[in-house]
Amino acid sequence: MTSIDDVARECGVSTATVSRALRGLPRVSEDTRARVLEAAVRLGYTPSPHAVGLASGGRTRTVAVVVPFVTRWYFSTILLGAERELRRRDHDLALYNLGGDPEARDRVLGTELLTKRVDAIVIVGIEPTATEQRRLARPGRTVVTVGLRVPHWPSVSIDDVEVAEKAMAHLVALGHRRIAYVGGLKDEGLDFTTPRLRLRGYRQALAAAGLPHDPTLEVDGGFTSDGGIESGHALLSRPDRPTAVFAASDEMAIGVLHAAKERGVRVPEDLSVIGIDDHEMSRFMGLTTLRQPVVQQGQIAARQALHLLSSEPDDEHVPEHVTVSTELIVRETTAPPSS
Amino acid sequence: MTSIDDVARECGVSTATVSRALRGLPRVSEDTRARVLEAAVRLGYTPSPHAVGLASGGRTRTVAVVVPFVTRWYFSTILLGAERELRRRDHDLALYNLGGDPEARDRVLGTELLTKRVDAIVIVGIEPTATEQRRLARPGRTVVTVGLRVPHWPSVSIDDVEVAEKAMAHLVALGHRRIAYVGGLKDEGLDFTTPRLRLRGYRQALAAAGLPHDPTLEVDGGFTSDGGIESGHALLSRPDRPTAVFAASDEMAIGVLHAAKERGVRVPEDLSVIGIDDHEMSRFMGLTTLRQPVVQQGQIAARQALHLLSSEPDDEHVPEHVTVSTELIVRETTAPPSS
DNA sequence: CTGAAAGCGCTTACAG
DNA sequence: CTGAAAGCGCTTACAG
Repeated sequence: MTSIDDVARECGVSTATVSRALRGLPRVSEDTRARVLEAAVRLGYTPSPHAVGLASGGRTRTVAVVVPFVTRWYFSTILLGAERELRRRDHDLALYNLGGDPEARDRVLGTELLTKRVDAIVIVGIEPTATEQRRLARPGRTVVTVGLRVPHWPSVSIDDVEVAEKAMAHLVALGHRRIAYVGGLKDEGLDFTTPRLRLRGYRQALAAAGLPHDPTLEVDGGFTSDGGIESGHALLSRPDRPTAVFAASDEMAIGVLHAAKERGVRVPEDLSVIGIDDHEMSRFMGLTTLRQPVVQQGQIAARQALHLLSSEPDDEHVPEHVTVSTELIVRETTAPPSS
Repeated sequence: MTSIDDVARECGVSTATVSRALRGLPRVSEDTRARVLEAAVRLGYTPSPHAVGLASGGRTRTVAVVVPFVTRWYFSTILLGAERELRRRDHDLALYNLGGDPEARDRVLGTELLTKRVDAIVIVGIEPTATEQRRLARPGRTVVTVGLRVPHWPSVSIDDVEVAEKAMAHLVALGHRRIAYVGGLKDEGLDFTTPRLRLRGYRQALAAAGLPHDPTLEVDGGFTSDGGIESGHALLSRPDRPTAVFAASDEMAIGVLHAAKERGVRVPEDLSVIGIDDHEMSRFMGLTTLRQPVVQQGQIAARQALHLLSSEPDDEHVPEHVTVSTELIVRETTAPPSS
């Protein structure tokens, strides 16, 4: 590997001068700068990130993004937005996928590891425990969350209670009175606030509409399509089955649609289904849903992290909670109840 | 940040001893090691990766994974497999998403940048040009490809010609004689070998079955669902429309199904459709497809990269091309032609 | 505008 | 078993 010394020798100048010339710093003659640049390119020189990091105060120029499940549409799309923004500002994105594994979680969030290998951490869709928060929040540590809020950290998310209320409002306006909720109640070893908030929105909407609350109509779909199928079957096999299902994610809603098809329950004639996300597959299923801007949330989170990194450590940074808005997309899976 | 000096001072030993104790090296008394360990934990000490990297020969313990489109199922699933394996061996995964942007491609593959920031590079689904190959292949550089082969680098992939032949064989065995191909012919500014090979498999299968080759039956679906919809409409609006469509990916196949539905073309009665991948959504669509093991391919690629890194530079490493096998999954979108 | 020198936080022979 | 010292490849005051 060619080092800064090689370039310096080649040009007959000191390493200090090479360093300045290459970084576009002032106090280098144009002539010298040109020669250095030329030699650097010719020799194929790139600074060693380790040396740069060590010499200039430890910045790694990499931001960790921690997600629970990379392959799910929401998370990979957040990644897309964050990566693009980070790359633009010449930072690397280090991917940490927890995969529902408590051990992985512990290794990532429960140690100091993360805090030295990266400059900042973006946590997506996982609620750190109090202990984890304390560990991550060391002074100078930059943490941003996506999809949920933690008091002292900046965040970006939708309003989970409101989005659920909007979905319910659509169903209620259509005339439905017996509406089931498919969400995620168990936490798979991770902690999510999202399911809790959406469930709350569901219940509040029920109350607001003067509809009775039947706890047996709240089922766990684990935020997966498979979970949606199971939930769908459980709900549709009941004698007093609901006329509509509100699923807290499109993936679960798609599962419910599948279960309905398997049982010969017609949608939307016999059953209305609504989801949340506007997953890329939703329009193929004709699914009515609440769209949320996901790429944008990833981008905003990256920007927040980068902003904190560039600001002075003792700037009084009021944590900024950004709430992006959702939009009802009516397609073919919702209609007035037939009975 | 607490440094190795703090720990050394705390224990009244030298930094060399702390270094040895913490890394489990021999020639440290058990008593000393215990004291050092305790102090390190108590002080919350973690080695600075920059210092470690600089002092011990530049290893960054991070592997770059370069993908063209993070959000597509195939790529995010490769990521899942690779991340898990890398994490297990205490490496970071740095994500590089090209996003169909030629500029991004140039920045990533066309410079030395990548080669110093990471120890190894895993390139997924993109064929580097000759120039890029030369630049990436500097001595000591470890590059592994997924989904395609490059002569001097290890790789893991399915047999793209064979998988296409298998899909076609299924259709031919069902009695279809007029079969269209929906693939990706234009390259979106990136280079993919996959579409080319699958197209070749399609043509070879046609020849093997003694079927005529009609070039107008080969259309470009761009490997997206939207492309699949367009292709579907184009194909189904013809007076001499095909009785079956072989799509080179499930995402495109799903698009074709959607187009058929929009036009009132019944599947499989009026049209058979087969894809490749076994995308997580495919079973909800009842799509017949050729399943490929994707998580496993990501894992193998990571393992190959790590293996090369740990072996001696002048080991004569014959590049190992791993081919994983595919499996026909028959569901409800394929049947004998009705006419 | 340019260079000599110290320092970033570790690891690694080399002595002892 | 342990320590003093050099060195990894840069950046950064400080002189000049």
